[in-house]
Amino acid sequence: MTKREQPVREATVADVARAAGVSKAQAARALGGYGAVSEQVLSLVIAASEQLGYRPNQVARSMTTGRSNSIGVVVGDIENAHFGLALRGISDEVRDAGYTVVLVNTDEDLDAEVGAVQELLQQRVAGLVVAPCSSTQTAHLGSAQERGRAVVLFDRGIHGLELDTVRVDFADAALQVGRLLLDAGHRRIGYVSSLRTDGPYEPGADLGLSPVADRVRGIEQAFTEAEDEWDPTLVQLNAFSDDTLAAACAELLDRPAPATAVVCSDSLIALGVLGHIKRRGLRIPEDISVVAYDDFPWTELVEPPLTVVAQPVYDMGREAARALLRRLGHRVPAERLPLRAHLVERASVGAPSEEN
Amino acid sequence: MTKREQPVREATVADVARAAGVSKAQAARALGGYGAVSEQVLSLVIAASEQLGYRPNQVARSMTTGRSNSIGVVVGDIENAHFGLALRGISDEVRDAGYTVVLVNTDEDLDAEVGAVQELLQQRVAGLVVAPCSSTQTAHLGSAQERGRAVVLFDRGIHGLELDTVRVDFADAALQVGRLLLDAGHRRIGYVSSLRTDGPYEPGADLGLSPVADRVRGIEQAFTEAEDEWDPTLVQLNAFSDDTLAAACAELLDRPAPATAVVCSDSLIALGVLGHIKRRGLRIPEDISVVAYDDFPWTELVEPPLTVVAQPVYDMGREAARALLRRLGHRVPAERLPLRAHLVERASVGAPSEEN
DNA sequence: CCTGAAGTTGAGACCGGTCTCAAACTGAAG
DNA sequence: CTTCAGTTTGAGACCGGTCTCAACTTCAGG
Repeated sequence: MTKREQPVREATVADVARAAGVSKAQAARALGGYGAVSEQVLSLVIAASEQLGYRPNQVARSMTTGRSNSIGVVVGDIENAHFGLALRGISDEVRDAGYTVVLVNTDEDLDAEVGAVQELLQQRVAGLVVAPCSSTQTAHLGSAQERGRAVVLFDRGIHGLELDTVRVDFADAALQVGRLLLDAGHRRIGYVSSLRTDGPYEPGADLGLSPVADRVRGIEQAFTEAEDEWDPTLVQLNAFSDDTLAAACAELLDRPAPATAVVCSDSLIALGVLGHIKRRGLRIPEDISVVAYDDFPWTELVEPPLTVVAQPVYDMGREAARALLRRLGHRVPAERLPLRAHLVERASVGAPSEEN
Repeated sequence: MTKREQPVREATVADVARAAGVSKAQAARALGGYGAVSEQVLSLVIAASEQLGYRPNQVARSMTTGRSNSIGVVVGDIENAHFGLALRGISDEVRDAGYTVVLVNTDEDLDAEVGAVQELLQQRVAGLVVAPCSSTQTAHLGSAQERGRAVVLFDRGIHGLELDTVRVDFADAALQVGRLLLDAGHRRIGYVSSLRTDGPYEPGADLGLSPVADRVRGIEQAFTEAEDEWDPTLVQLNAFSDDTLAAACAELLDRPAPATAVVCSDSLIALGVLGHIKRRGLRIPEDISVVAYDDFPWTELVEPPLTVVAQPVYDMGREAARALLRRLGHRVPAERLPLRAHLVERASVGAPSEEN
């Protein structure tokens, strides 16, 4: 008795046909529910297929049709709850249409993203849902489209290519964040994001079509309303690791006139910034005010509860998936989920301290 | 000009062969790096393939080999950071070996899990990594193995089938949790888990091979050491939704002699329990002590910082993937990652209040 | 009984790799 | 100049569905 037993051979259309005593073509028609098949043949084939436990080989099917029943999802970091939740939305929506999800993580690395798209195309996925890591390097996405694959972007947009893009509208919420802090009396508002750029932030710089651009713009706009100006050195980008995040915090707090409020661009940044503030022994909001993007359950449980900008991440995933399904020719409920972010005021914003 | 332009036809081996002026078989050998190929043919084929931008069609490859270069991952809830992190581990490990991940979410529903495995087999995935939702209903996993697919379980085990299973060792940590609480003076220790069972918990009940079983056993053992007994009605299972979780909390706290400490079986439960405690206006640890499983960054930032059992979730994912790769005949670094949970004492455990 | 349209049926091509097999070629030994 | 092993090569089968096409059956209408 060998260790590796011969795996049971799967029943094929030909097997079913033989068992039913009809031709392969008829069996295929009966099983596939297309073409003309007599009652008699139909029942014979059904019986035989059940008898043999026939399951269509999806690979063979994809071979002829040229596309598989799976869609590729490319994200920067699945470990991030933001993408975890969006992925859940995509997955839920797409399952009903009979697709499975092939997931690739890119670590926000462009080369990895290009490779991932390449690989997924070779797998002949029906379509792609991508959160692109660059808004300018987009050749791989264009080529995917040229090769006849539907591509939908989410969370972030790109320049130069016309692609369906599903993003949350931050314009209102971001402006409100700016006003909230300005009204509370803050002028030195720090902004921390993991967005990768080549140099430090400059006013009016093109931050691509990332949500970060909208969020920064909102605060700038609030400053303009208040007829004031936002010190650009308070915008700290490239905080994508523990070290760089710590450096960004230091940059904001170890200066003659330190930031009196910090806006955290996502929940990972918030976690880091909160830890940093805690280690420094600063109190929120007495010593420093904090606003974070993304409203996860824990933000309400920290002390004090965080003022956050909530965004419909799950729905964004669903909408992205729907957009893709539409491109793939599926009829999808017309109802569109509203994707607007909104400010949730809790207790982490106060007036700047007197000494400032 | 039609809306839908003709997608560019992908170059095939036959195209490359024609361009290189050799037979399809030779071109395939040159591209696949097998069999005997002369220097001259090799360079001709390489040149032609680059010229045409040839990319092998993975579907066609899977067709002949009978397996795709993707592995199926079946989990209960990707939205849960626990699985998100494990998934990341699986994904990282498997990518190096050239596989992609097909992810299916089951919502901890057995029927969905059975369907998912079925679907993945039809897609001819090379292997499966599953966090099974039942430890007894395992026919689908057995059939996957019979059909020649490698199957590896993680997070939880099953009965009756010999399958590689990658789990974190909770024996020590669970016992320590029990001792910690007992030593602090607690006797009415609540336990809340989302594990689905048919009825309420009974001492010695078979909780399957889920981590929950180990965790409950550890506390029971600590009670035995202390020559005391654990009131089984304090073990609240089936808290898998907002409602059921709220009911479990009520069950523990709205009784003549309420629990003085609560152990939360995972981070989702912890989030719910913490919210519940907060809404009741109870103080931690003065009024009630809390211990949670899974050490995510936020657990240190809540007030007070949570005493938790940390577990190497990412490594568990990696190990599961490695076990699968080994089964698939890959040489994988022999070094095994230790998978032991350990208690991290912070500030959410104190003595039970006097009035109790 | 003949005709034609509609309904059924089976043979076999096809998708794009992989791989077997036999033929052709190479060069060294005899 | 043979002979033979070893290398290189091309033809074509194969995987398992899908689908075209031609042929056959059936039956109403003439």
